[in-house]
Amino acid sequence: MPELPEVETVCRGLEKLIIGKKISSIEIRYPKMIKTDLEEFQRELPSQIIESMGRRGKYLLFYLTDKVLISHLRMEGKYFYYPDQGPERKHAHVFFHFEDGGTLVYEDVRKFGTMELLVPDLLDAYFISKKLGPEPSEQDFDLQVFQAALAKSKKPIKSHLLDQTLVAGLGNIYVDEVLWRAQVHPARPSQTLTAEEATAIHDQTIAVLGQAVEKGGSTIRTYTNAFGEDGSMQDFHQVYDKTGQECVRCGTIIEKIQLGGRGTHFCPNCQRRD
DNA sequence: CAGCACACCTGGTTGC
DNA sequence: TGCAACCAGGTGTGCT
Repeated sequence: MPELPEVETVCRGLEKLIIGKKISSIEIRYPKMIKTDLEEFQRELPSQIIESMGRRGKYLLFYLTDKVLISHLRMEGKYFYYPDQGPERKHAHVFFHFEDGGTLVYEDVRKFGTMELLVPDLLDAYFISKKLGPEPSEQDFDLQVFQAALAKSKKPIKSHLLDQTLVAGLGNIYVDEVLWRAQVHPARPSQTLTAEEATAIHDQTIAVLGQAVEKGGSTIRTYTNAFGEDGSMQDFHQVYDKTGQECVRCGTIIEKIQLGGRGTHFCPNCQRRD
C-alpha cells in the first residue's frame, strides 16, 4: 500500500479502533520481520496498552505504555482489526491479541515490512540515523534548505525525492504526480534545476501529499480489500499508470520509462529534459 | 561520500 | 494452454 498518505490513513483508522486496548498476547509467525531483539519483543509487548498512534514519513508508530513500536509497511503491509480472533489467512505474520478479545493482524504478501521496538527516548535518534527528511508541511519543509541540497547533487531529481532525505513520504506514485504538476522531467540532475522549478517541486510535494491524505490515499491495482484501502486519490492521478493516455494539460501521450529501476510516468511535452 | 545495482519476497500479468 | 520473464505503492546493503 503505502506512501505517506496511505500510512496516515492507516494511522487514523487504527486510532479509532485500538487506542486504550491492552495487549494480552503476541503471536509472531514470521520472526524475520522483527528487526530488534525477538525475545524482548515477545516479552515486552504483553501487558502494554496502546496509548496513541503516530506517523513519521512512511513509518507507523504505536506509542505503548513504555515503548514505541515502529512499523514499516514497505510495499504491501496491511493491518486488519477484528473484534474477535479473526479468520485464518495465508499472509498473516503478526497477531496482537487484546484483553477484550479483539485482534490486530499484520499481513504482508511479500514479507518486506519490518517492526522494531524502542524506548521513546531513542525515537529521534532512530530517524536521524535513517537520515529521514522533514515532513512535507509548510512548517517543516524548508525551501532554502531544499534548494541548497539540490544544488549539491547530480542525482536525477526523481531518485533524489524517493530517497527520503530531502523530504519524507514520497513514493513512486506521488513522486511522478509531483513532477508532472511541477513540469519537471524526472531524469533532470538535481543541481540543474532552477529556483522556480525547485520551488514548484517543493510546493507541489506539500499539495499532492496533502490532497492525498484528504482523499484517504490511493487504492491501486485493487489488492485485497485491506483495511484503510478506501482511498480515492487514484481518481486524481494524472500520470501514474496513465501510459499511452493523453496528458490532460497538453494532449501529448504519456510515456513510461525506467529510472533508477522504477517505472516512471511523465509527459514528454510538459516535462522537458532541458 | 555519492550513486547505483541488487537483495529481500510472493503473485499477477504479459508475451512467446 | 503452459510457462518463463517481468513487474509491483520500499528500503538496506555492498560495491565501484
